[in-house]
Parts: sequence; structure tokens; C-alpha cells
Amino acid sequence: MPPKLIAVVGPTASGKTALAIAIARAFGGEIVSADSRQIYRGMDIGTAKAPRDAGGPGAANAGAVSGWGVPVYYSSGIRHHLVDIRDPDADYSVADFKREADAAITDIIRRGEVPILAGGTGLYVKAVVENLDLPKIEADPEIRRGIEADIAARGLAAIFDRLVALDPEAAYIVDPKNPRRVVRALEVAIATGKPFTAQRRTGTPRYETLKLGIGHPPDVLRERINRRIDEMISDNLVGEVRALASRFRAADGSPPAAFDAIGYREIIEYLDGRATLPEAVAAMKLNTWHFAKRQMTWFRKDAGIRWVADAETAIRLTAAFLGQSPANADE
RNA sequence: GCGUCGGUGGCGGAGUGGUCAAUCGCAACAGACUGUAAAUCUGUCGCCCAUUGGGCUACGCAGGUUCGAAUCCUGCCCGACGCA
Repeated sequence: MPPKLIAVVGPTASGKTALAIAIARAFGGEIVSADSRQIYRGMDIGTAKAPRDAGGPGAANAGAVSGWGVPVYYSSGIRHHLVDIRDPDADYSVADFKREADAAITDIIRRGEVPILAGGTGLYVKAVVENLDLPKIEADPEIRRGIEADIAARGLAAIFDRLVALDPEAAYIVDPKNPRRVVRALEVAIATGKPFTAQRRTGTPRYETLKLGIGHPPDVLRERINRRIDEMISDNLVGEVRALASRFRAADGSPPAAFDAIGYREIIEYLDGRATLPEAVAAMKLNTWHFAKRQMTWFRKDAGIRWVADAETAIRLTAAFLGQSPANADE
């Protein structure tokens, strides 16, 4: 019988962190963040690491250190894994995430706690919950540069044809118009000498998972998003971005990939004088809304998600799933 | 008051006699997603039926020229700028 895992998903600003903390308190759990940007140290305000509805900024205590000298992230008294684990100039990928998340979950279970995977990065959640067997080849900058140069010279369609020649099945698996996907598929095919499509498989799930989704009516979600962004600004997101940008910009002035995140992009525009602050804030709100809709598209297709509107329902479902009644969570 | 330029689909903005329901961008709506995923990419987008396709109403308003007008002419209304 596989160990049990709780997953809390939903669009940004829906209240995932707060709900995950409530569940962690009620059942003795620890949170594994499935958020592609909260992994980065220093990107705190813009990624809402400690949102106000979960205790607010300052509730986080990133200073604690475990017995092995590894920094441990606590927020609202609950341990969070996979937060603050890289500097913003580090590369990171689903494969890294899956490996580290599985390790964290295993560790939590071994200590008798309930693992709660919480986050809005759909692919990350899927990788863990469905135990995706990702192609083993990591990004190869050399190969990638070559392919990208080819695309620039001969056009994406020609490069897609090249991919299909090596991997016929890719013709209907890989999006021919998405350069990033074509590059990766071709990269894998070239590096391994084997078709990309033969190397992406779904494994047997390692956990029995209860997937909880937080649903809000669109206008409510939009309001939550706008409010959160206003709070980010009053919490001095601009100062955070300014400090990070001066520290992590490459020699050519370009920001690292981690800054390709909502809030950081727009504030950098502002700091560079390409937008006013009100324009940057408006762009943040709109871009976050677009992002939330993309997340909804992702999660909607997952029929296994139990959508809940409030914490009580989530706690009740979790209790039934774990066969364990909740501790008195309202202290 | 005179003059100039301009009024195009939710917005911005092309088009300047036919191939225009009208390039494109934004917004909106839907979707994809296996090592960049807060990333990247796709589709729809006047109205009504339909599978290709067809019908209707449209480019400030009213009239006119023309086989045919968003595109030309006249008048009117509105806006910006210039001169008074």
C-alpha cells in the first residue's frame, strides 16, 4: 500500500498556502512547495512565500538550521520544503524538482508526518503525483544553441521536419509551432540517439494522493489577485527586485531566468525606465490574471481533483482520506 | 467664425474604388503542455445558420456618383490642431 500524500492545487492567490498550513496543523504535516519560483532565495515578496492570509510577511522564519546544517524554511510554524533552495542565477527544472520533492516526501513520511504537496506549478505537481518518467537527458546548452541557431537560419518548420525524421511519433506528440518543445525533443533525440517520444513515460504512482483544488468564482479570484499585488507593492517589492537585480544580473545586463517571473519582469521594466510604476503594477495584475487562467486550464482537465471552497471541507476530506481525525486547529 | 487633419469592429491602429467582415496589436474566450512551466505555444474572436459554405448588418450621420464605395462627391454632426 503506497504512502499517502495530500496535494493542494489551484491558481495563484487562491489560498493554497493558507489551506496547506491549516491541513498541516490539523493532521501534523509538512508542506512540500510545488512552486517553480519560490525555490529561489530572495524572491520572497513577489512570489508570495508568506502571503498575508497565511500569517503574512514576517511569519516566515528562514533562519532555522537543521541538525545537518541545512537551512530549513518555516512559515506560520509549519515546515516548508523546497522553498529557498537555489539562488536566482541557478537553473532548475521539473526533473530537479521531482527528485528533490520525492526525497522530501520520503523524509516526511519516515518521520511520521503527513506530506502536503502544495503549489500552482501544474507540471511539478503532475511529475510527482503521476511519477512521470522524464527523459534522462538534461538540458545541453551546446546542443540547444546549435538547434536554436538552426531555427533562426532555416525556420522552425524545417527543424521540426528534422525531428520527425529522427522520431516519427513526434509528429503528433510535439507541438510543431512551439520552439521550446521542438528544441527539447530534438535535443533528447540527438543526445541519446533514441526518439524523444519513446523516453517520456508515466510511471506507477509512488503515492496514494488526495488532490484538493481551491476554486473561486472568476471575479473573486481576480479581486484576490489585485489585492495581493497591491500588498506586494506596499511590502516594497520594488526594493526587493532592485536589490536582486543588482546582485544577479549577468555581465551583459540580462536578468537570470528566475526573474522571468511575474512581478520581477514588470518591476525590472520600471526600474529600467521603460514603464512607470502604475503601468508596471497594472501589467502585473493583468499578467497574473492570465497566468491564473492558464493554471485553471491545466487543473481543470484533471478529473481527480476534489474542488473545495473552504478549509472545513478540505479538512473533512483529508480526515476521511487519512482515516484520522483532525487535531483542534483553531488555537 | 475660417482653415487643416481626422472620425473604422470592446480598445489601439491599418486599409484609401472591386480580391474587405475589413492586415496587425491589445483585451476577451477556449485550449495545449514529460528537464526554461509565473515559462513556452495554439485556436476563436460583427450577427445568424452550416462541414467546406451561405445569409444578414456594418467602417460618424444623411444623401449622391459608380456595374461596384470603408475607400470618390455634397451636406450635417463630432474631435484635434492652426488662424482669428
